[in-house]
Amino acid sequence: MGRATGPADPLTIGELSAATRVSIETIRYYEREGLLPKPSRSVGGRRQYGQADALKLRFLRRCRELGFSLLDARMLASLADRETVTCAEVKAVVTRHRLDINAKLRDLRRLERALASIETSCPGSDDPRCPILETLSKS
Amino acid sequence: MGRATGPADPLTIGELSAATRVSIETIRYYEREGLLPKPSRSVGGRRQYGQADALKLRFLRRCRELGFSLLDARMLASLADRETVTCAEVKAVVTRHRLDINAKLRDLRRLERALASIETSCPGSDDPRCPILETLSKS
DNA sequence: GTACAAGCTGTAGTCACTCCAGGAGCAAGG
DNA sequence: CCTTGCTCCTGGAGTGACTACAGCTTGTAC
Repeated sequence: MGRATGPADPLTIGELSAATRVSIETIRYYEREGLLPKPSRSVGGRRQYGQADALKLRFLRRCRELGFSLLDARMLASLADRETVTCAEVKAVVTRHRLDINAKLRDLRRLERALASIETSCPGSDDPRCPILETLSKS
Repeated sequence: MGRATGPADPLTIGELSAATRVSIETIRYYEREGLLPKPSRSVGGRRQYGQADALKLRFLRRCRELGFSLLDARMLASLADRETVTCAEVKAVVTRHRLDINAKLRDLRRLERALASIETSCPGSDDPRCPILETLSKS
């Protein structure tokens, strides 16, 4: 028997924040956005969290650390919650994200080369005629 | 003697947009933000631009293409306008930006490796037990 | 005269938070 | 009981660099 789902030792939002390394503001933001379920409240109106919330929040944090958008994180979380998920669905999200990252990497590498090039063209002296500005003004 | 500064054949905002490949909305946005000077207006209230505006706008576009923030672009543009600019000032902006890009590159490469790793851990089959989700849920 | 294109202003939306202001609750010490 | 100081609450505004839209006016070609 015992209680149905209620957590034995509820966490305050500050404790949850410390336990998951997600800021209090972000936790409330995720709640507003529906990524975290609305927790129960204490008599004084404070949020009370359980271990399931901590797990889900850590899941979300890891998704964000891997650069997934909140939309993707939401999708991955809902896949993780479902019974009927398949590897293929999950992998598709990851693959698309990795391809996006690769595209960004290509762009940044191109940028870095261009910046290094104009940088070496400039002596960095007291001269008021700067080849960098001339490049940017050109055409 | 001739006119002082007025352009002989003013450009409409649409023509300026076509000539610089900067969208009309962005041109008006730059004006609001003070990156472009407020242009004179026709009798009917439409913006009238000259060649100097086109040059400045192209300058801004090139800065953006190189990934500079609008704040940096503003600084570079004001340096380009000044008489007393030195190469060293300009180069400092570029160097800092390139270092930022390098930091982002490192982060993205780390991300890419992590994503590739969890991706290969997943067979992408019909199996509902997905190693990717298990990684994301772990501790 | 009548379409239709182009331009105008002002506002809201994007993403994922972050940072207030202004108040209320809560625990410990005196 | 009272104060001090911490934590928490809500609601709203700000970030960067646009982009999109509504509702209107102006200009132009036929």
